[in-house]
Amino acid sequence: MKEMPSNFIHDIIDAELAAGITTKVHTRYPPEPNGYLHIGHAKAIWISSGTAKKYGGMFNLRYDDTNPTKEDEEYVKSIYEDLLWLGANPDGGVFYGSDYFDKCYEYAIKLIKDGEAFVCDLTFDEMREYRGTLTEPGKESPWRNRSIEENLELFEEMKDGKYPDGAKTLRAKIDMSSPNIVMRDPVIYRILHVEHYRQGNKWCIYPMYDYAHPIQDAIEGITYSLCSLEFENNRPLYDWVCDKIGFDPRPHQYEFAKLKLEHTVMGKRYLRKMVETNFVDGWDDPRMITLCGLRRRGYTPSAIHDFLGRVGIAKANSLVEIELLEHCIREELNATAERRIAVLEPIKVVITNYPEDKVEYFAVSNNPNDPDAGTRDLPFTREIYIERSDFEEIPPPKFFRLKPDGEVRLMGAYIIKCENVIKNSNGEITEIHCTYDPETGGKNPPDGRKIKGTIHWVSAEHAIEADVMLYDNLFTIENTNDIPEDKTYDDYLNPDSIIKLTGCKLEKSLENMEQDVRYQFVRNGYFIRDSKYANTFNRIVTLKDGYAKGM
RNA sequence: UGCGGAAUUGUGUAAGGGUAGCACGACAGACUCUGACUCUGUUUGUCUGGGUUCAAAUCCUAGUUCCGCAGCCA
Repeated sequence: MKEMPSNFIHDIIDAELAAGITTKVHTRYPPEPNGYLHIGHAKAIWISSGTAKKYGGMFNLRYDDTNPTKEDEEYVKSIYEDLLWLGANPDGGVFYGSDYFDKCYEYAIKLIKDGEAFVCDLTFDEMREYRGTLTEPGKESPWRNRSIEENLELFEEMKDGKYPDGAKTLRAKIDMSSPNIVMRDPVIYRILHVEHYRQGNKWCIYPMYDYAHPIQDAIEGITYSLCSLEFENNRPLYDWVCDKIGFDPRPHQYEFAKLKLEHTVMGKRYLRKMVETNFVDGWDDPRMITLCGLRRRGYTPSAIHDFLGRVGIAKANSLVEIELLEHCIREELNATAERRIAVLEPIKVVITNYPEDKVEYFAVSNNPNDPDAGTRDLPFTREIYIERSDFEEIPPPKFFRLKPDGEVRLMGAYIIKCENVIKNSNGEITEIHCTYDPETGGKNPPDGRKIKGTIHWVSAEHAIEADVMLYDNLFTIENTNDIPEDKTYDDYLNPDSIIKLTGCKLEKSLENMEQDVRYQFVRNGYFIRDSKYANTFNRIVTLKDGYAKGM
């Protein structure tokens, strides 16, 4: 992974290092295992892991699994895989927030003993009422001044399962009139008689994020706890917990703006809904912005990192254009991916002056940008297929491809000239008859004439036929990041996001193409083999120019 | 009229008193065995009003707009 560019967080770290406030950089990525990672998460991972790497520090993965109602082992596994795929090796270790439940409980007792926390009997609705509003202060809970002994006893009873869900909470005793609502005696423990996917039924009380998170960070020796902007209001509580428990040294939280991408659905609930309703093929459907979806589509970790580096890190909310992401993968694949030919909408061309039983082989570069990629031999025969859109009977101005009486280069092979157009009774073109110039096989014409157009082709005899699925757009959503309340995702789906093409003609070498190998086809798109759809391909990048349609 | 953040070209991001830079996109041209790629060029920007200063995106001041916060979610 390339070292990440400097940003405002690094400015802070540099200053603290210089001032001796910090001596090491230890970061963490704390996902809740309740969904698959998407490109937005990749940014957070990259910021934390990249920052640690840049300063020679460590990076932890910690599953933030303090709410047993939402979490699942499936997600734990996928998160780990995606993290490794990204190259964000958790060299500081892999941890589970739930493994600190004993510690959290112990510290809660300390807080109670110090008079910093109390057991509250307010119901959910009462608590909301007592909390006040954005503009009015809250009221103190009537249970706020219980004795330490009573609080201790009640809290233990909560732990022992004497109370039903919601009957009591443990709250931090801070300030009900704080202008920051987060500080109005926040709940730090709730009762949840729910089995935890790792802890089983050991607990029926679970710590809240705001309370557990600083503890987890402190225990792991995290120095820079980097998170997204929406936690800015929670930072005072983070600091309060660290102060009251007395961690020294203690972690500090810094916030950055999340990644938002045009036309994409990032919300976990929408992604999950699309999976659960079988609207998509799974979390790794190539149209999904999930990391596994991007991976299946042909995105590479390096392209994603390149993208994140270009987007940068700041505190201003922003919406990044999708073109930038596409540029990054296009740039990489253009340099690295091997080309193969596929004719998506074939039309037959008969080379009338070419012998019927003759086969010639032309060596074609696997990657014009990389001589080391070598060549492969393409068979050339009397009958070939070209892209229907590479022929125009009535060509527009500056049309450089095949047209009546016109010449065009067959890539790697001969220059051919269109002599005749064969139509059926409906007036549809069924065949194009051409002649070839024998002097031009793989080389320029001896008379020096310039042929401007070059098109791709496959031998009819040697081609394999396949149906091709194009995921034209990664992004199934119109120009919005969040779906309004009264809409569902289907209201926003782009109907063109999947294009099914039947009867495409592919070059033979694609027949036994290995899984997970990327190919870039020669025309205007990059295609990958999709391991789930046998014999189909995904177009992962398309150019703006609607003119060039083949590959 | 609470609190916390933010505002630089179409988009994203730099510059922290001294020529507003870079990237993507768009447009124009060159090149080309694909019109792709590559190369060259072009346009557009400091939220607003005041102030300090030889000099302000940067400092001061007053506004404006946008985002987040009222889960026993994270």
